[in-house]
Amino acid sequence: MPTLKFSRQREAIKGYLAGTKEHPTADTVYAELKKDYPNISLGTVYRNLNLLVDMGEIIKIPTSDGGIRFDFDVSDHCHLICEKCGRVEDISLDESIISSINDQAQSTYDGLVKDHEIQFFGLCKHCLEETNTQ
Amino acid sequence: MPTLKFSRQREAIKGYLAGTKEHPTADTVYAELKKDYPNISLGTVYRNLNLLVDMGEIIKIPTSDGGIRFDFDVSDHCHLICEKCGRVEDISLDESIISSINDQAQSTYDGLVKDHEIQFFGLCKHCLEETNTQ
DNA sequence: GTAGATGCAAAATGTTTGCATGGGG
DNA sequence: CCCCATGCAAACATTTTGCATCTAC
Repeated sequence: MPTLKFSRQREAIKGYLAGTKEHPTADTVYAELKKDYPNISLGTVYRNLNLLVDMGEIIKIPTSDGGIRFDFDVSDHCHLICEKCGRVEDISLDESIISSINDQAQSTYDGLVKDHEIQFFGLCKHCLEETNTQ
Repeated sequence: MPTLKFSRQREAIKGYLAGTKEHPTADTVYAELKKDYPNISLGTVYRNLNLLVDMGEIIKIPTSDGGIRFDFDVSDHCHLICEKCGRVEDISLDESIISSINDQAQSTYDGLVKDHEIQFFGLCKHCLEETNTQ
């Protein structure tokens, strides 16, 4: 594999992802970076996002509508997708459950279980309050 | 909403999904049905798959590569995605874990947790054996 | 100077939609 | 007969890719 060279754009992408809790799509990253780097291209954003995923510096979150969102937080955590507004929020689970879940799965599966990902569906705080007051 | 009318194609789609454990993509469904119904169109497959999802007769499985697969089994179960061949297989978990996981998530979340979905990553039986013998 | 990174645009994917036609009720 | 479902193709949205240029090293 080729040696990685410094890139102002890649740093900016990492910086933006590190500073937001929004779990943005590639297009959102592009729109945000365009403010500071008017010449940046969508292709560059995609190329760098995929690079960062391959290097394990960020993770992909596939949503049920087929879209993909990106997250700078690579620690073991889950996401809730708001069924109303589509927002993606972080959720943490008890360590004991998370660590036993792979073993549980492995015990009935004849292949190899390496890892897992848990996604929740429901309403974010904002949409829940809106529902309650209507 | 309009009344649903019988459709030979929709029945065939349901029939195919009911008879396979392959968790096919829309395109695979199309290719399979084309054998029996050479005139069927991709648009019809997509329209009916979406219809069936909306009616709750089948479920969508979003995979990490951004693709979507369909499953006739709407019961509460999980999937393992093989990192090597992309195959999607069923995995069952202990009832007690599944039922407590929403409560666990809800206890630290300020919105509303309704449902969840667990995906595992690893190797299917076939790819595991291939790895071991190499 | 060389190889990787970029911007741009074209191409490749995957999915939806408009419309005239066909078929179930 | 009416209206939904279909086939077909065009439209769309999203992601990847080819290529000339630029830039880190």
